[in-house]
Order: sequence, then structure tokens, then C-alpha cells
Amino acid sequence: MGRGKIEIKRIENPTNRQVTYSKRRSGILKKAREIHVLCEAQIALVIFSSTGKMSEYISPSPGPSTLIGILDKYQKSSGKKLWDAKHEYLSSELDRIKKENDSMQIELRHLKGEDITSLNAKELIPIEEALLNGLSKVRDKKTDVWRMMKKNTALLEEENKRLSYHLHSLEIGGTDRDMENGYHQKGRDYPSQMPFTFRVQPIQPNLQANK
Amino acid sequence: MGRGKIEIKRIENPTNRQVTYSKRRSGILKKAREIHVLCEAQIALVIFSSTGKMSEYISPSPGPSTLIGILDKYQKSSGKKLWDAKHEYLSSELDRIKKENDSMQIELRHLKGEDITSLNAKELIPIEEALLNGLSKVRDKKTDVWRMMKKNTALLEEENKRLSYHLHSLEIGGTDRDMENGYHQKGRDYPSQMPFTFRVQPIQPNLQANK
DNA sequence: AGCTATTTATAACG
DNA sequence: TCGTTATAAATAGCT
Repeated sequence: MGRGKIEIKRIENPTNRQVTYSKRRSGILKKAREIHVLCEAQIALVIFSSTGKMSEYISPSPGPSTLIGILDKYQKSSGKKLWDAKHEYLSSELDRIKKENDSMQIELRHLKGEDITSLNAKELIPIEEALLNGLSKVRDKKTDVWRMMKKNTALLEEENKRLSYHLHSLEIGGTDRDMENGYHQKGRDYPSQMPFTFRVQPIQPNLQANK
Repeated sequence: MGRGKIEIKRIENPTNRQVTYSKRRSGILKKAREIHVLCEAQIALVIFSSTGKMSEYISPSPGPSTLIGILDKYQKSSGKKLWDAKHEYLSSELDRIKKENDSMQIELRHLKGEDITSLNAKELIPIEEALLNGLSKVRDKKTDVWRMMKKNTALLEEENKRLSYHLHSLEIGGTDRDMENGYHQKGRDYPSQMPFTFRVQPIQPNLQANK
């Protein structure tokens, strides 16, 4: 229902997908309200967008938490346990994550050179390789950063020089009208004794595209 | 949408209400499936007719009980409690461990030189230091292992020589009583062409004191 | 259940 | 995100 027919399959264009989500979400929420009102149905509807934003429609009814009431009925109707199963689910999740945690911890410690007393040569080699690999990548990145800083510094120094020159010529030929009080001092064209950090933050791409 | 417009209010005629319920229920279930597929939304929908008959659509996803997963997220998003205190403890543990997990994962990735694009010089330095530190420890350990192997080899060779000599003197002077059948061959006193591994496991402390 | 006349929902576009 | 509009889809009233 729209200008064109669409297949029911994942919408690839993210913008489009978001727009469609938004429209259809309000559509389905409306339908939920309507079926509740028209047909005295009890309904619980919870949606999460792909970005994690929640919307809900829980048909209103006297009790305190309608959703719990509905879920209780759901348990009875479906035969599926929710409350007990929830417990089991959490426990198993916890176990799973703890295991993941442990293995990561071991890997981390090994990379830091801890707990390696019991390792043999065969086990030490991949660790050393991982370290070398990481080191080279980190150093590459450091080099990049350093280059960027250097470039930045050069640009700033040049700009400084230009400004100094400009200022100087104004001092000589123009009125002092443009110079604000106190800020202007004679002979102020030192180049770069100041440590870099105090001057300007380096230009740095802070790409956070992913996530 | 139909032959006539209807007000959204309780349908008084029970037959009519039932028919409308039936049609709209299938409509809303379809919409639920569609929004899941089109927009990658997670959705949980439970409806009870006025006669108590249940219908549901729970968007499929890998885990065991998707509904529980959705309700869990619902809880977090809405702040409403669905499960009791017992479960809350497990939940909070799970959260805590997940966070720990995440930070370890980040640390690990950084040590492996991954996801470092957005780091600045100040952040890179401790990583490099950790890598260097780990590397030196791992290499020390490797050296230890190597020394131990060498020592071990030397000891074994000596022992070998001693045994060979013993054997030899028995062959010459003594009876063959001690030599079991087939196992004893003449001229068997090669020293150590065999690769180390096939002879004896190196002496190694296998300290697993922690955990 | 089917069948349409209609109303609704919404895809594409601005 | 919001509004518009052409068109697809849902469905109310009947059979």
C-alpha cells in the first residue's frame, strides 16, 4: 500500500528502513489500540527498532500491571514457562558469559606476560606473534598520529608567522584601532618555544562510524 | 477500510465483533511479521480474544526464548519490573559481567592493534608499553624454556651414554639373562640423532595454583 | 468462508 | 522529521 508495491524482505537502505519502521510502527500500534477497543481483546505489543528504541502498546485493564497479567495468561495458554524459564535463561547466560570472560582474561594475562610460567614453547610462540603484530600496528598508528601532529604544527607555525607579519605591518602603517587593550604587545612574534600541547589540539579524525 | 466507515468503539453485536476480531487479528499478525522482516525490528505480540483464545507473534531470533529476551529488554527500557528480586540479582550480575566483558574485549582488541583508529597519542602509549612489557616477559619465559630443554637434553644424553656403556659391558662380560627377547640389538649405542620430542617430555613445573 | 466497495495504510517523493 | 499523494492493502458489510 503505497506508491509502489514492495516485497516483504529486509529494506537495505537504512534511511528508508528507518522511515518505514516509523510509519509501520505507528500503524501497528494504532491497529493494536483498535482491536482492543473494537473487540474487547487484551493485547500486549512490544517492539524494538533495530537501533534499540522501544515502543509498546499494552491494552489497559483494571489491575496493577496488565502486562504481567497478560504474560501469566500467556504461560497458561502456551504451556511455556516464562518465570522459571527466565531463571534458567539467566543462569545459562551467566555461565556462558563467565566462560567467555575467563578465556578472555587468560588471553589478556598471557599477552601481558602474566601466568605464563606453565606454558611451553609451542604455546608461547603464538602469544609472541600476537604481541609483535599488535606492537607493529600500534606503532604504525603512533607514527600516523605523530605525522599528523607535525603537519599541524607546521601549519600553525606558518599561520603564526603570517599573523605576526600582518600585525607588524598594521603597527607600522595603520592606526591602533583594531588592537584591543592589553592583548597587544610589542615585539610579540616568538615562533614556537611553547610546547605544542598548549597551543592547539591536533587535528585528528575521530571516526566513530561503526557501532 | 471497508464498505462503510466504523467508529472505533466496542462493537455491540457479538457475532460481528468476533468476525471483526478474527479479521483484524490476522491483519495485525501479518503487520507484525512484516515490520520484523522489513525493518529488522524485534517484536512480541500477544493477543487474547474476548473469549480467551490466545494468538501470538514473537519475532524469531537465535536465542532460546526470544520472548524472554524481549521482555528483558522491555524491563530495561521501561524501568518496569517484570521479574522478582531473585531474578534481579542474576540480571544485575549478568549486566556487571557483560560490562567487564566489554572492557576486556576493548583492551584485547587494542593490544591486538584493532580498533585503534580513533585513539590519540596519549592513549597509544600505554598500549605500546603493555605490549613491550608482555613481549619481554614472554621472551624471558621462552629463553627459560629453551635453557631447560637444553639442560634436559644434556642430562638425557649423559644418561644415554651411561646406559649404553653399561649395556656394552654386560654384552661383553656377563650372561644375556637380563636382556629380554627381541629388544636387544647389537651395536645399539647411537647418541642423539632422534628429535628431542620423541624421547622425553621436558621437566616443567606445571603450576596451576590460581583458580 | 468469499466477495467487493470503501476506507486505511503507506511507499515514494519533496 | 513532516507533509502530500498515488497506490497497495485491509477490511466492513454482505452473502
